[in-house]
Amino acid sequence: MPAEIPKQYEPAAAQQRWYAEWSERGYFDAEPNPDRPQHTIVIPLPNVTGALHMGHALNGTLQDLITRWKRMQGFEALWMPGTDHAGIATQAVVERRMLEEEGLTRHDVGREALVERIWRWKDAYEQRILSQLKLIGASCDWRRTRFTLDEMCSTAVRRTFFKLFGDGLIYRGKRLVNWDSFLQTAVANDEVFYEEVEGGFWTFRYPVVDSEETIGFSTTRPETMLGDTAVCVHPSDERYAHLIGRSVHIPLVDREIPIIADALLANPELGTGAVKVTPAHDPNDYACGQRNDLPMINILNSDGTINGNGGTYAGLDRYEARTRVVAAMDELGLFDGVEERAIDLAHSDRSKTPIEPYLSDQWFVRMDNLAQSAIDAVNDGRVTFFPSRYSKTYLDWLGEKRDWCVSRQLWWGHRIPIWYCRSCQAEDLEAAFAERDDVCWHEDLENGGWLVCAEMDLVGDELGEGHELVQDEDVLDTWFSSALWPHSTLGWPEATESLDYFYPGSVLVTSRDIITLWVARMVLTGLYNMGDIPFSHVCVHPKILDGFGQTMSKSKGNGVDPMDLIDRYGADAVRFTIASFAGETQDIRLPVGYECPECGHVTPQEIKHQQATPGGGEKPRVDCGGCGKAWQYSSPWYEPDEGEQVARVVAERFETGRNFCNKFWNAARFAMLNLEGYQPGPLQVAGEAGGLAIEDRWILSRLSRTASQVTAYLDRYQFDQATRTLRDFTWNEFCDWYLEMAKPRLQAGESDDQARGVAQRVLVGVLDALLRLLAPTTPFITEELWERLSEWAPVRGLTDPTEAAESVMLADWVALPLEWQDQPLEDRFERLQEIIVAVRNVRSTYTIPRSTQLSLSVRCSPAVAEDLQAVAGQFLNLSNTELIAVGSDVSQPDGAASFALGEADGYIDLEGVVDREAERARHLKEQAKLTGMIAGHEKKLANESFVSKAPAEVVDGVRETLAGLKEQLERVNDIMGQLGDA
RNA sequence: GGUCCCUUAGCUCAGUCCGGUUAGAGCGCUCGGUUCACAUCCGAGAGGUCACUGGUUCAAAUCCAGUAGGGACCACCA
Repeated sequence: MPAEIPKQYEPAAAQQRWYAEWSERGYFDAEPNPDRPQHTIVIPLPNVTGALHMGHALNGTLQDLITRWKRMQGFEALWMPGTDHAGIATQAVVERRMLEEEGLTRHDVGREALVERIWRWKDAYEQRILSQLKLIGASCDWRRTRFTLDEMCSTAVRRTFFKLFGDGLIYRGKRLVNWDSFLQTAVANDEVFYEEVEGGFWTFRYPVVDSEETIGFSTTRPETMLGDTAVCVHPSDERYAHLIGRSVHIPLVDREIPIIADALLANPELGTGAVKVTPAHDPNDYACGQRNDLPMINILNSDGTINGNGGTYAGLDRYEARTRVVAAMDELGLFDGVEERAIDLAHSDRSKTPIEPYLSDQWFVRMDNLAQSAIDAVNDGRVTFFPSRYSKTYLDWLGEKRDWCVSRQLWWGHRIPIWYCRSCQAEDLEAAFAERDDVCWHEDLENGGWLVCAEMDLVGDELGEGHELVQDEDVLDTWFSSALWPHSTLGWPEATESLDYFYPGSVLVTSRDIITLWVARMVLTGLYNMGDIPFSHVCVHPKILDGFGQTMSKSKGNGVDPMDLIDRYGADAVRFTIASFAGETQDIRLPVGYECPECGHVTPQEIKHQQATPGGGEKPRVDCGGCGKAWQYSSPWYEPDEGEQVARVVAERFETGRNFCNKFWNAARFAMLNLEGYQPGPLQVAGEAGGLAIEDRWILSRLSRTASQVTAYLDRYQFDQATRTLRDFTWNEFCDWYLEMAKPRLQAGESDDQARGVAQRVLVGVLDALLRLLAPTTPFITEELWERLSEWAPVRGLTDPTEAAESVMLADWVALPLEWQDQPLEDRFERLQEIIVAVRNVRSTYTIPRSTQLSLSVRCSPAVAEDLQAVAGQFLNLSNTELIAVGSDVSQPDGAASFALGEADGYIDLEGVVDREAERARHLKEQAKLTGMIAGHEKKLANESFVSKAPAEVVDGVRETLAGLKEQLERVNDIMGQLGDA
């Protein structure tokens, strides 16, 4: 006797048990298998800087869903896991901690020690984030877990850089970076914040060479005059037309610079219309300098003081220099005043000091051909975006073909495999490396000497006495290594079996913000290294926002922790809910609330909660809408007091998933409580001869349709539709109708063994299919039920019963005969449902308790009558109503409640109970509605141009509908007539 | 500044690509229910000028143009 099934599903126990079981049995592992097609997904590698957030949970759920589904479809499905070293973010986190906890900067500990610390950090966080992924059920092949800095990935990075260098696609160039002169480091754009500071808008003049004229210009940073290399006016500005091509003199540094025309830089409406150009210290000026081939003069040292190019100002702090420059110009009579002005100034998020645009040496990858190859891959359909509109983002960005700056001034990352040799000659290199195919070199045209690129580290004295090789200090952009992810993780450049089998991948699942940074670069490096695209589909899913439409983040205090949700609702519920979010829109709003630690009530979060700070006084609290108590809550601005119970952030929308799981659990439980004596056997679905009841054939028709639809939706990555379809079938059709209708047969006991056996076989078959359809979305509960069902019904199946697979993960995906989809049957069934609903409606209207049996007569056509008689028992079963008369000659009894449907009128004898006025009111309302609709349709048909221009089938459709409506109205009128006048 | 997206019931969203019966769901709300699967449940019900303006069309939530509000990405902010 199989174990008794508990009334409630216990997610925590099932999750723990099954995840361990699956891993041990190796179900997640994928191996090259020539007998099967392959399906490959590589994970959008999470950073090792933090914990799993909602974005990861969504992203991971979808990839797992697809992987599990493909596995069931017979694919050798690989989901490749791993993490990203996330250069800037990780180094910044570790540096910040070091500074806060020990007061140390990276210069204090040195490169090696800092990198060592970051590795330790990485080990801890990698573990954390991967184990969180496991908690949501991720079926990754963990044996293959990669990290962008591990040996395999590093080898790929080296080879790629070497190849690019050898192909002449790597070059050294100048670029303006955001320079933090306090920390003496470059900072990324997203580490820059803007803050208004009081500043000035100074106006000066430069004397025009060989002329009495001067030309006026304004600036917010007078000290940059030391680095000016041009003055620029708009080409159409008549005031200055005669000066274009002449020169001005910068008295401060005694230099002559040209007056140029550039429509993009100069704005005649602003200031004097002329502008000074400092290419080395301003992004726009830099661009202008590039366009006009201007020299670039760097005037700053890395600590923010003026360097030798600043002449007499050398050594001064830039702000001191600013004052002196203004004074000097004033003395020369070239200062025309200053206007005080608030300046929106870039600041470093780390040191909170102003950023200086700073010209520095960087490495670039030439993008023209690489970008074009990636553009072609999308244009010719080798790579397809779902939804398709995102291909525009991709194509537009690649179309700019901007060269990719791949160097970063950091210590955490892949060190650039370039060595400089200042002293050696071509012969020295030839002598040392001619035999090696992993070393190549170019002359360093800019600085003299040679640039040597090598796949393996070179040692300093490799060239022999007197020639030193010095490696570049910088590391590569994080995206350089993640761009290789789809092939580096499979072993490239080694020609591994896995690479051969699993590449190219199938689908990349990601959110839209990294389409350019990551997706585009994977495509182009894939094409460059592998000669093939990395994946054929890109599935772009929505972003999850809070209830106010803001992105969720820790720094806003609106982030929901997926681990909390799993705790509270179960992993399947979270997955199911998340999947139901994932449609084709851009954003999903997820209102959050604070969960009362005592009564569990969830109080909606308001903006004031997000923004509240203690302000020196008591910590803010949220009043529980349930028990009224006030609790502290987690906030980005402060820590709750020690020992306080804290209201955590949760999202009630996940109840949808939990309720669904509960419903499904109980449906399965019911089935299993009724499987005693189950015997497997094939079902003959088509025709009436198979011994199947109408509800059996109906549910099988619906099941077949549901399976087709779900498959079609998943094929298009429409997870929301697939989930909805499954929910509707399970709840509204299987539970609400089928199970209820099967009850009499299932509970018939010995008396009707044959009918009971058929019902059991259908029930088992549908449940089995449903478990399989739901398994990719809710793997734990389905596995738990699969095991239990196998105890009752080890051999099962709708057409050809066989031994059930030992795990639902190994079962085949559901594909049922399309012939089972029987539209006329479904229509007939729908008619029965309508009548039953109408009866329930009457019962509800008169508040007649369920225990009171009603009598129903139905006036209808002989065909409908036949159907009704076939299920007469169901009226008793579903609504405690006896069907006493049915047919075309049935007439309305006196004192009856009645209803009129499209093809049937129903009368329920309520002598003594019926309220004639209430009946009249109900029917009047119905009458008015019908009359209105009839009028609408008649108007349409009366419209000459509708009848002549609309397609014939549309016109016919309207005629048909109109006829039906008229018939129904007639019935309502009949009923009202018989009600008599009040 | 460029690009993309959103605005439908109190809330969160389907439906819009491909125009055509009476615009749907979940939650919430109202009424009624301890029927031996499930109160995380069952039954019934109320609730919508489909953001606004104009256009195309026999016909517009759906197509086009514009307006307003919101969001995202990219570029930029002498």
